[in-house]
Amino acid sequence: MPELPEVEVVRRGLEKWVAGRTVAGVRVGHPRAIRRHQTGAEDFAGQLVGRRIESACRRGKYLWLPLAAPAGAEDGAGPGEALLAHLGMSGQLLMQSPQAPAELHLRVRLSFADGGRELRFVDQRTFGGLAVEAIATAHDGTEVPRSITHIAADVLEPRFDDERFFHALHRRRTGIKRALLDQSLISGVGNIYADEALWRARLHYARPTETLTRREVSRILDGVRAVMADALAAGGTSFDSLYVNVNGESGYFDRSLEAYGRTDEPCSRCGTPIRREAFMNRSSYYCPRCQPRPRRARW
DNA sequence: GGGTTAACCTGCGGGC
DNA sequence: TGCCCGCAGGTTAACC
Repeated sequence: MPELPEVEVVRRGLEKWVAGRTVAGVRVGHPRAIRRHQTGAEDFAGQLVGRRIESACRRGKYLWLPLAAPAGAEDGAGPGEALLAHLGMSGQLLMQSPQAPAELHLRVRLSFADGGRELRFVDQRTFGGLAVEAIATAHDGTEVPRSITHIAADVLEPRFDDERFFHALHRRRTGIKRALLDQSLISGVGNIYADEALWRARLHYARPTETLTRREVSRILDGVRAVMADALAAGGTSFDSLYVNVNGESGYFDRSLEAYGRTDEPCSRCGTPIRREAFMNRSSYYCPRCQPRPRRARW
């Protein structure tokens, strides 16, 4: 499932393959894929055709491609617009030859004026999507697409403030895993890397956030940063063909997971079987010895 | 207003 | 063989 490292792999691919190119055509194959673009498919295409993509940006699990001002408009007149993308759980952004046969779950395709590889949004479960949005200023002063101004900085951003995160956790009345999955507190962390970071920090997922010490929060952030850096170096995590980079290739970090998906396998630190528990309509994996359940637990 | 839950969606695997 | 059910999970609307 695409979390920050997987999305960053895709961003790097897009930066290489689409920056500087001008959109020539847009085909929307499934309206749900652009449901966040509230003015519909025709307007979506109209706002993209003829626009040059400037670069590829990311915050947490969101990607966006800033667009140069339309031909005839005065450059730098406003904050501009961007093509925003979220991969959801099964979304892929692929660079494909225009002649390549359509993928089974092809939802949107963008062709370019140079006639080279086109950009395809493929999404089996249609939880992801694309939209053209105005750029706005987030609470921390960062320029991002309008609908994601509530998304917090991710741990790979220099502006992520560890001390502010510690205080935010102390204001909350919830469990640490819920907090790690809350994209308005810390972005980019999903179910897999939350479990991996907590395993590295030796903390149980139901630990009440207001009881965490500075040292423990520091261990969690170290865990998040380390697991994401390792996953990025491995090209991301994939369990099947659902997550791939822009060339359709899978990462191999799933071989390095210590907790996630390893029910009944021995913990690599202490040998205790990893446990799986239902949590928020999904699963949590942890070592019951290294990550003992707190006396007071918050789910 | 903060915390929590359910719904959205498709494919796959296990059980019967 | 084929049907049904549970599971995978990021985000958000709706609820408490």
